[in-house]
Amino acid sequence: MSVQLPVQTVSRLCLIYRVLLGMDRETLLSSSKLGKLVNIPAHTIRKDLSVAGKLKSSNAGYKAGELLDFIKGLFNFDAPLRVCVAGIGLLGSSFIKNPVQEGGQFIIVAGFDTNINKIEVMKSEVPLFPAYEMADRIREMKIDLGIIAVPAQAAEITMQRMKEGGIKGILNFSPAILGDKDIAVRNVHFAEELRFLTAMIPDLEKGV
Amino acid sequence: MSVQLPVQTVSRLCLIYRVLLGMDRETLLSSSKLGKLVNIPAHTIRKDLSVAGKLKSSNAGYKAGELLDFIKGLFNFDAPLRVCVAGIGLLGSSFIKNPVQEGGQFIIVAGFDTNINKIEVMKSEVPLFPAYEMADRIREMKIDLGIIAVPAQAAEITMQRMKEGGIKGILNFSPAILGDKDIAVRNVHFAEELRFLTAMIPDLEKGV
DNA sequence: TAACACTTGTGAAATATTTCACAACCGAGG
DNA sequence: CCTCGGTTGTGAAATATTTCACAAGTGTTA
Repeated sequence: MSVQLPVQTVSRLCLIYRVLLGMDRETLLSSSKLGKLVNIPAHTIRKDLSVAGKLKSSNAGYKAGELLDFIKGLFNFDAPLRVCVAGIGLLGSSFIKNPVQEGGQFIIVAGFDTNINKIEVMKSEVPLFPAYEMADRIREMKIDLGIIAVPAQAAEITMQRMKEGGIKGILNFSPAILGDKDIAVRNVHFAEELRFLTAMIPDLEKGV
Repeated sequence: MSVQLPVQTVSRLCLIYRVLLGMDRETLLSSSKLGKLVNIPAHTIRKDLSVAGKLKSSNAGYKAGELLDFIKGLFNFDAPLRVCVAGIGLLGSSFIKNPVQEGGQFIIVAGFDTNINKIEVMKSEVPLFPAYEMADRIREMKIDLGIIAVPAQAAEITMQRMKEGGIKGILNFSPAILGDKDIAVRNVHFAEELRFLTAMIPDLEKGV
């Protein structure tokens, strides 16, 4: 909290958190057992926990529940966050229809789309609104995070509307590359993940 | 090629490649203009190109087309790769219905699902097969890469089938964490991206 | 109690990566 | 031809991150 952890450490702790969520709280895990589950060397895990200001533990490893609570407390993962989705296409609606579980940490509370027809036709637990209402709705619903799943050319304006509503973080799935000095933005691009993957395979003998 | 580039450098070059794809080949880009487009400091870009064994250039920056070709050659991005998708749910079918463009680098050539009904009912340009045929089809269709979009409990077996078919790399969207010493695997998990995002926002005042 | 087998936690060493600073280059405009 | 403004390329310095090695703790068994 006080010290800013290395980015990579944060990322690994999130990964560990994820596997702990799906595990009995009583399970006893040594750093090496845990390491095998997440593909991280045991000493790296120990170091991460060490710099994060680990909890007292002892021989015989960490108890899953305690470790979970430790990471939860470290990053304030207890408080649920309100999330909205902009763009109700195939991807956007998959977030709305299969809401992420993850211990109730994220609650999808609204969807937005420019296409009014789509909003009216689609059945959904989550309320849907036209895009131009975005800033106001975000403000009045106290939404914390936004998922952008709109086409590239609409990405920038969508981000602006979200900022205007006072959102704290954005996960951007559009092909546009977004960034901002005031709020946290993370770009995710499927084709690029594929491309990165292939770039990392040294001897990929390409077909046809 | 001969020297293994730093992972981060590879990742940044892929990002740059992406913006170059959507740009006129004649555009002239200085390292700082480029930097603004991708949110990377100019000196980092220059360093990346330098260690990658840059092309001759001069003052007045890089020409988009040349830079594109350079990166393309560096990672062999010319040759198209054959990709399959396992799991035809909302996410899986979004890959099949909205095939990624990306200069024709990736071609989705097959889909798999355990649910035979779904395979028969769904209309799609891309041929669909039952999951148990996966290894054989991958082999006979010379498929290079696999996208896993199945539920967690089916992820491991899916990876095994893909390996058996001789696949070179896997992009895993299931909640399971996969890894393998023989082939490249990349795990992508939406909720975790959200979580990482929030963990990186230092003063996130959480609502309700 | 003593010895063993297992573990964690962490300073210090080793690497990896980013940042800096600056020489060298180029074109334009006197 | 010289200077100015803008640019790249890169060794070296500064940081960041990972790996190592090992002291120290604990439970078990004899």
